[in-house]
Amino acid sequence: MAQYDFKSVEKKWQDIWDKEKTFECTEDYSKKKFYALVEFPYPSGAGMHVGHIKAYSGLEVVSRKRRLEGYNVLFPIGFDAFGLPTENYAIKTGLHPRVVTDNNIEKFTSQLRRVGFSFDWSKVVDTTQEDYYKWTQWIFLKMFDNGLVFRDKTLINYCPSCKVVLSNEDSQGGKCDICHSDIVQKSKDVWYLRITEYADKLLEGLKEVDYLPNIKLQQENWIGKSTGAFVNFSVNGTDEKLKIYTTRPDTLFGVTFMVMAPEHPLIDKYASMIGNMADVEAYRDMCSKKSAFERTQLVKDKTGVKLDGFTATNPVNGKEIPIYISDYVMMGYGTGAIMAVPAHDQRDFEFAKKFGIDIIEVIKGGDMDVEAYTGDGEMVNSGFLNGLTNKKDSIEKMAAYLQEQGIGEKGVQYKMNDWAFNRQRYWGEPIPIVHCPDCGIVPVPYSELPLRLPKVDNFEPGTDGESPLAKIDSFVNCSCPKCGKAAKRETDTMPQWAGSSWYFLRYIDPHNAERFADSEKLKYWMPVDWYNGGMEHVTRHLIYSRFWYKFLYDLGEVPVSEPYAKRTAQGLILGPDGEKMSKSKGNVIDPNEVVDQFGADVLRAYVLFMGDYEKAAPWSDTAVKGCKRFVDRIWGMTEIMTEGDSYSKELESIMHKTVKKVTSDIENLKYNTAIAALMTLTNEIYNKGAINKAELKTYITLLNPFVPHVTEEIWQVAGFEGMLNQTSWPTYDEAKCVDNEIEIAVQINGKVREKLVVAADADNDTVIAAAKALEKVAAAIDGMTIVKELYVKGRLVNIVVKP
RNA sequence: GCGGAUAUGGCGGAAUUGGCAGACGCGUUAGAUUCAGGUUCUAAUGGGCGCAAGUUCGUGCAGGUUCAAGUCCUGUUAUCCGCACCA
Repeated sequence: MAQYDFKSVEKKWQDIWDKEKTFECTEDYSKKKFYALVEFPYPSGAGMHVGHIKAYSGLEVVSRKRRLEGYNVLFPIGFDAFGLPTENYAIKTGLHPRVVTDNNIEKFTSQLRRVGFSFDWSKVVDTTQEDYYKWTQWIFLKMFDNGLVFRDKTLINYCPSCKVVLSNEDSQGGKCDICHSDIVQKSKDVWYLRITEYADKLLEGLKEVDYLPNIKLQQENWIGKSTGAFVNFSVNGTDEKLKIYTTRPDTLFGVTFMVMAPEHPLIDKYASMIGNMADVEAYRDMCSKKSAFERTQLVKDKTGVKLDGFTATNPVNGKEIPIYISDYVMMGYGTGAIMAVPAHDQRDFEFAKKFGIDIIEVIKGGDMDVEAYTGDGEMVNSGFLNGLTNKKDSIEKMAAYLQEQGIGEKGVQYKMNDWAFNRQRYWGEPIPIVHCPDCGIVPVPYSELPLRLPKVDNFEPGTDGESPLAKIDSFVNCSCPKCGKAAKRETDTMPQWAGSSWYFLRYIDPHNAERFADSEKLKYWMPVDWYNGGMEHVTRHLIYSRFWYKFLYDLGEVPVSEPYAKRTAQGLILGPDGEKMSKSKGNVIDPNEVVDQFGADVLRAYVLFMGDYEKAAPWSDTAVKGCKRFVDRIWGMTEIMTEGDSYSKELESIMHKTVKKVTSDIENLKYNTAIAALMTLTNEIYNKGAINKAELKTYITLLNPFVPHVTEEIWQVAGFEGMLNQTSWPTYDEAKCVDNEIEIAVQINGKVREKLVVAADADNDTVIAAAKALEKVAAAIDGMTIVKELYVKGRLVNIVVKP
């Protein structure tokens, strides 16, 4: 077989597509549209990873298929280029982050082009360009105007190594998301976005979108809605109320103590009343020094300090109860204080056991000597709730009572926290805020956007968590937009999540200087029809971007309430050793080398064929060769083509079946079985030894989304008109997909004993009679009693016999 | 600890949703082509027993439902991922 020269052929078609602007979408709004979105890459210095190729190949195939189906397709790409790795690399090498970013983007672009992705290259977006981040800042200011931005002095997660403040999301497990060193707690002024305001909308919106079920579930868990009640306990000897949040107000009669977070503000307010403030301080000190490891590993060992002379009263029975501080209660959730019901909460139970506090059972059914009982049961020791057996009833009754007595109210809490929205770094969007000694916090006027990131040589982080921008006097010093007096600019920048929270809107109209995107265009293109990306982004990025989008929707700036109609996620490509690819393990596969050795078509086919698209699968250097053979065999069709304008008898059925299978598999992320079916068809064609023009046309059209270069070349060699990517997707005839005659299995007592060829539409009796007439079957049932005989249409016959 | 997922040949993975387990590919073996290596082609390829026709065992493990179970039910083990004192 003639060898196929992939190097020149692939280059040739990439140049043609580029020159002809083949994959640019049109602004013809009468056409049906399809917006396919893939997560834009962070252009790191390491270049692309085969994982990127897999992530983009899925919707690449769908996009090419949609174009053949007559859709106006928007399949864009861009770069999420602000961020720490670039800045750190810049500091290390002395190059400016702008230069590093431009170099990396160039590298990524050439790599992406070599793979032949059908991106619309006229719509590339780069989050670090002024005309892009102008609108990131614009959205921030809109949020500011609408009360969604606030500043709060609070304990923050600070990474001493990166010298940055981190959100809870970025510092999970007490480790910095970027450098993995231990986080310390530090008090600082922080900018927040009030994402909790949108918690309910984000939850509700999930009902109307088509996300994979596990993606929805992860988002629900992340938002973490719980319903319960707020209850006010009076603090003895003061007018103060200690407010707590509980999901089980019905257990209020079982409260025997209360616990506050060590940082709870009431402690300082009433320090003079607390007899053992020294112990309290010592405990607080100990908590702040606890390492993340201790906190996570020693979960079971409760610690705490009882506050002397500081007690509360249980509002439902008037009993005086002690107050403790303990680090198992966190300031960040609920009100930072809890009512403890040791009989029915395991943490409270352990604490009570350790400190010798009373345990009062209020729900029957458990053993108070062993553990807390969290199940359902009859209410006891609970005054007016006694005798109720339904949890919902007792909660309702108690909630009504609290309301009536003015001591509490129903409430809702979310695990999701407000979004800490600043970083002390250079390579990010400047936050458009001015601090004026007279006017306070003043937003930069919209007319002054973009607030440019100053071009400087020294962008190393300041000491003590100050932003590098703080050292640049020409940036910091300004006049107040409101009163004109000397003022100082905010020097923190936005987190990396900012630019990626709305990029899909900019793709629609990337060069618009008047608006983030034209309203008419938004109306036509939104929502994104299909968004694919990594599983690791389905909580943070996906929630943040839905939040920004829903905010813009509430302002009337965008047309539909949810940005992404459908979301899927691809599985990782592991190294050949089955481990996650990483530079340190030396198991990284460079897509460039694969393209050099085998060609882009082979790489594309392999990343989709290697396994279930949604699951992780290890790379195999030898298995790639299978795809290389496949592509060569496709090319080999040029040597066995014959004339003919309709399918041959031998191939007719399999042609229709393959069209059907490939058509539906592509829609269901089953790229691996789609390619398997195409391989089977290829084998059939070679068995026959010839392929006529009609068959060839269908064959290469089906293959085109997967291996666009070789199929386009065959199209031309075979002398078809125009370009293959401008033809139409093949159709199939359902009637031609079914065979007239089928082979079925004949089972005796569930075991296959014979095969039988029958007419597809044969009835039960005919088939069973034919089965029984088979020599082997007749022998097996001879002298036996037939208990049961059945025919599953098109599948098998089973004859159940006994002696 | 909680939540989610997964478990099928030597390997990656299929299996019309309860109907012939192992599609497709890799690898391996034998043969052909070749000076040779590579490429390509043909055939075989889950394990056991058997020269063979066959036969038997087989989808992490133990039970169960069914004419029929990789698929459903009960229990159990292992691995991976996410969250982790959320009141």
